[in-house]
Amino acid sequence: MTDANVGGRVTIYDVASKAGVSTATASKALNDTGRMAAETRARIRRVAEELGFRPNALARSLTSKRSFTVGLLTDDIYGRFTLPVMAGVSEGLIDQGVSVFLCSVGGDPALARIHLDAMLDKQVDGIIATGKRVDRPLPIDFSAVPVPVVYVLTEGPAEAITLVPDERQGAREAVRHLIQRGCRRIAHITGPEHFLVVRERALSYRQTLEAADLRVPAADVLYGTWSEHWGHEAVARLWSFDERPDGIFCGNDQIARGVMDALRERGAAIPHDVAVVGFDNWEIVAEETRPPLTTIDMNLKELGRQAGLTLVRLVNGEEIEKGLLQLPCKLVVRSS
Amino acid sequence: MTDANVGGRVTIYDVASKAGVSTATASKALNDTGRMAAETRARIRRVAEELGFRPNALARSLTSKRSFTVGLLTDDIYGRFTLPVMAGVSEGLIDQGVSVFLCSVGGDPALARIHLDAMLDKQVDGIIATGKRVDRPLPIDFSAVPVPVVYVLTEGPAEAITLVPDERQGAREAVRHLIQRGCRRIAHITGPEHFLVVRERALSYRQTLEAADLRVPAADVLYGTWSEHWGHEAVARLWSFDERPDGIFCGNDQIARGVMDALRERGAAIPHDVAVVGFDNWEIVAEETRPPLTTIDMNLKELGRQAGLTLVRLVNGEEIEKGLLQLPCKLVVRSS
DNA sequence: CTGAAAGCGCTTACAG
DNA sequence: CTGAAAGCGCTTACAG
Repeated sequence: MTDANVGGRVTIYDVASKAGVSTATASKALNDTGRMAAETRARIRRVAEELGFRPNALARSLTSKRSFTVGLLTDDIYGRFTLPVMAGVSEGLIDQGVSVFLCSVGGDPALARIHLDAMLDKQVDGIIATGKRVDRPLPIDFSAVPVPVVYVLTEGPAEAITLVPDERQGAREAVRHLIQRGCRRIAHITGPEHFLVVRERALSYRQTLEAADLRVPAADVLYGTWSEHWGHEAVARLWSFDERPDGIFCGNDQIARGVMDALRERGAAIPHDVAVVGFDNWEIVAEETRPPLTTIDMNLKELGRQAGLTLVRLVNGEEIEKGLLQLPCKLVVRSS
Repeated sequence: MTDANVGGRVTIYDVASKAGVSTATASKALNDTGRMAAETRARIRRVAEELGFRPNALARSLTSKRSFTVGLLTDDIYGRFTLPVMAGVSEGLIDQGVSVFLCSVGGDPALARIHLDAMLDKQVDGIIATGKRVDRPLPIDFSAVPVPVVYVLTEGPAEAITLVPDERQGAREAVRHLIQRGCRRIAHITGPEHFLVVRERALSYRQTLEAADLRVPAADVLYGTWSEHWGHEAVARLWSFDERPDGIFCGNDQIARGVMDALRERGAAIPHDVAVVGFDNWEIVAEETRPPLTTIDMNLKELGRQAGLTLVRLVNGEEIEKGLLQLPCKLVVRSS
């Protein structure tokens, strides 16, 4: 038996010829479309299997107008936030045979344009725009893009579909956890106030305390930087007051680490004297603190998965409500 | 003036028709192939520009047998090592119009197979396999893959092209830096001995000391885990000996952070009493230590860029020497 | 139930 | 110098 084509991969023509049918029939058999004798269909499939036939997705896309490909643009390839998002997108879409183009464009509009055009030339079915801050847009405008766009963890236009973690709910879970542990004087040490998430979390912190009839402590919210150093320093500041907190809700896990270091240096037992809750569940930090850190997980992978699934629904022409979609965060209880 | 096709994107047919030539001529004009009157070429290009013509890459690939697409498989989407690699690949290839499919497969061979097949169906021109450990292969065998494969930061078969950082050179730079600073009793606190990089760095550490006629200290190499905690503990162990080191080369930046915390607690001034060098240049750690950490950067982005360029050369049929390619690391001097 | 024909949007020999 | 034709590998009406 000789192959019909020389050195090439096996095509639907090879399958059809070996099965003694036309390529049209072979196509229908393999795609389970049209009507034909069950026996014919089975035979064609058997032959395809034997030959190891894999359809050329490019050729298929040319007629079907679907490439089963989406583009993922990010301005933050190094950051740890968008990575789980990407993994979630990829994981959520592979079941549907969709592959993901990745590109990181930093803050460069020209580079973003080039990458976006390259993807559109390759006929992506849709675009996912993702970043590291929910209150900053990517350096490029997607409004003229001829395919659906979904925004994740970045600022999208008002009429777009944007997926973000539910920051308020996350902060509420954190503070409630501290209250349930018996804390009555709960402080909040967090990042720079110009971050939207910082303001959201701080607002929710206050509301949760008030809802529990707990007085907001004198020091209230301490804004600073996203660093261990700031956590350290903020504790020094808090400890200069008479009334010291018995619980600290931190704006991220790095701050929490600095806070815990400082508490240990002051001889405060964690969580006995002061309980600490972080934010991010950045495992490499949260599992390394002494004791391991209780914190809030933003479910970023799930966020990515939902974004991918939503995008595919848009591609399929489904009507989906526009606007901001906030997905719940999850408290991860460790020992702090 | 009316568009020839309804609601669709503009095709080469539209360009040809508006320019009053055949699609063959239009194609040649736009691709700068064939011979034709300069005026004709210019006119066709002008029309294409006016119409905003962007060639459909799928259609082009179908004839040209080049998709200008490569697949990137990783087992480590969360890790910070493969991410710069990916960014480098993407950055290195965009100039040639090549887009990158990303997929993370964890350790799952079945998932890897599915992703790989999906990419091959989409006619990727080549594959980059990347991971988090140079001494562990991905959970899938690429030997039957019909396109070139390049391995980066993962174990590939002997006859393959594999790119990794030059661990020995990196370690040498670190130790030499300490020697130049005047350190004479240099210890090495590092990760688990079953990591190849740990053994490579330790070997290079010893060779460099010997080459400088410096005695390897009693404690020699301390193997442990990749954690701050271990750095902390290792210092305690070293400080139990009579002769204490005046320089410490750490196997990674996290260990270095633990070491520095421990030194500070013991009242040792950094770098005056004890100088510290890390490994990885994980900026989020290295810039946060007190003082900021001098460390070794593995140039991972450049590694990725080289991998991408190498892959494209293979795709173009160039002959490239097989085997392990080690790219140099770089000392980043901060204040420790 | 099955096949011939046309077409997706390009490119590439081959004629003229 | 330019164009008609064939082809890349599929799918999709349309006939029969």
